Amino acid sequence: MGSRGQPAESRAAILKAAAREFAEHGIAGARTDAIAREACVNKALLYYYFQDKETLYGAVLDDAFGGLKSTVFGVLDGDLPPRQKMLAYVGAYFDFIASNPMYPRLMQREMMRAREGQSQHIDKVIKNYIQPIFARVSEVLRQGIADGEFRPVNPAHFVPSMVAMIVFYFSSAPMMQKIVGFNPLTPERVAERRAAVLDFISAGLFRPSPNARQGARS
Amino acid sequence: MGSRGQPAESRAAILKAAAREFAEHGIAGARTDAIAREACVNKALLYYYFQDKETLYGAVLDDAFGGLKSTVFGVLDGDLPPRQKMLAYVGAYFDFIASNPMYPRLMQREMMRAREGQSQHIDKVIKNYIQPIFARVSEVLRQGIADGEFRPVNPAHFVPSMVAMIVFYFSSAPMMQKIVGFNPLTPERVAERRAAVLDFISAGLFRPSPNARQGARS
DNA sequence: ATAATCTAACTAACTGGTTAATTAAGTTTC
DNA sequence: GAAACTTAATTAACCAGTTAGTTAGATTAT
Repeated sequence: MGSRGQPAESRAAILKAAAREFAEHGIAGARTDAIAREACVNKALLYYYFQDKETLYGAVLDDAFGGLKSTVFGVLDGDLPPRQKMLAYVGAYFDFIASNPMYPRLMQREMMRAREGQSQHIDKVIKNYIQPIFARVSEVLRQGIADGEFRPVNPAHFVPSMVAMIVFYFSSAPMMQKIVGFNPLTPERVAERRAAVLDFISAGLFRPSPNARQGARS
Repeated sequence: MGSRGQPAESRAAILKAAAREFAEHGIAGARTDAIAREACVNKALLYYYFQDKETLYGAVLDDAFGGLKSTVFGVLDGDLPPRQKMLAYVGAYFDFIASNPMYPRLMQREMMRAREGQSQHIDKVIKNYIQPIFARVSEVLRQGIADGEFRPVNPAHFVPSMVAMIVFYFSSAPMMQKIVGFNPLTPERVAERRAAVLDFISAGLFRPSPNARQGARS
């Protein structure tokens, strides 16, 4: 005992376990004992690295939304034309959400806490991560519309629709599994979903070329 | 003091207050004192009518999902042709969700609790409400596909997509308000959303008539 | 080189506040 | 008198956060 593991590893283990616990039970339902147990660490170590439960939750959110932001900005800052950029953005968003089963629930929960005074982190999350993404995507939409490539959609409706298609599928996956009887999270199903989402975005956003129109999946 | 209100009214007041509290904070974050206070009732009365917090939560779920089921079955049991029936179903679903700000959050939360052993109510909710709706909608889809009116969509993907478009918009409304700066829940915005959802469903589900194709909204 | 010291990393055990739930003894209205 | 409540006190559990340490290994002093 004593200073066995690297401190960075312990901190990371705590963050990972906390993400799991918060995603599964929400901040009120999360148990610090459970986090410590899953991180194979004493509970007091949580308070050694993080001030309190709220601070730990904030660190988890920074981790998750920070990852999302840098992922999609990798695409949004590229110089693709609007069509390709939107498809690449949706694909990157989808892949990020699909890459970690914690993220959709974590984000879904935080979005539901956006009421006044419900979350002390929501303003930070919006200002640092969500608002910049939204602004950048809206700009791409505006440019595509100006170029005549996109239909004149309203970003305030279109952007949350895209997020809904992606996030809801994963956050409701456990329930869907009970309803339809198979696992919606197998690689095949996820790939299917990805194609369906991209197809929908295309159909709903791109001005149809005079000759062709691709079929609907979903 | 005494037996002032009708018992049915007190019970209903408790259920309504509980729905609010559970929707806002989740079952773990909900406070029984807060429920009693908001229902203008003594806390002991909660336990007079309901065994415990879990039972009360179960009653709230029965109330909400039961209302949804009878609403949409009013449409699904009618004898409209597939196209009209699907549009009427989506419209009824949308209107029900839009009618009460508690429902989207309540349902969203319950869907996220569908993990093994997380909720003792989920199996009942799925069996009594969601599964029957899903089965009936899938049947309509199958019929429309057989008739050649619908594209050959996969219900296991298409149904959750419809739900996502409806529920996510409302459950993330508080956050959207902070991002876009206006209230997404004004009657005008809600009507806009309703039209956008119906348009998307149409575009994604109906086989395009050879001559016309309506424009995209949202 | 090696003993003494320091410090970051970590733990076991406890504490105190919160909260669900119970109970007992009433009050009011039909 | 019975159903529909209230008041208020209480219990038991739970759980976030604290305290008072222990340990391993690096640093310094000799």
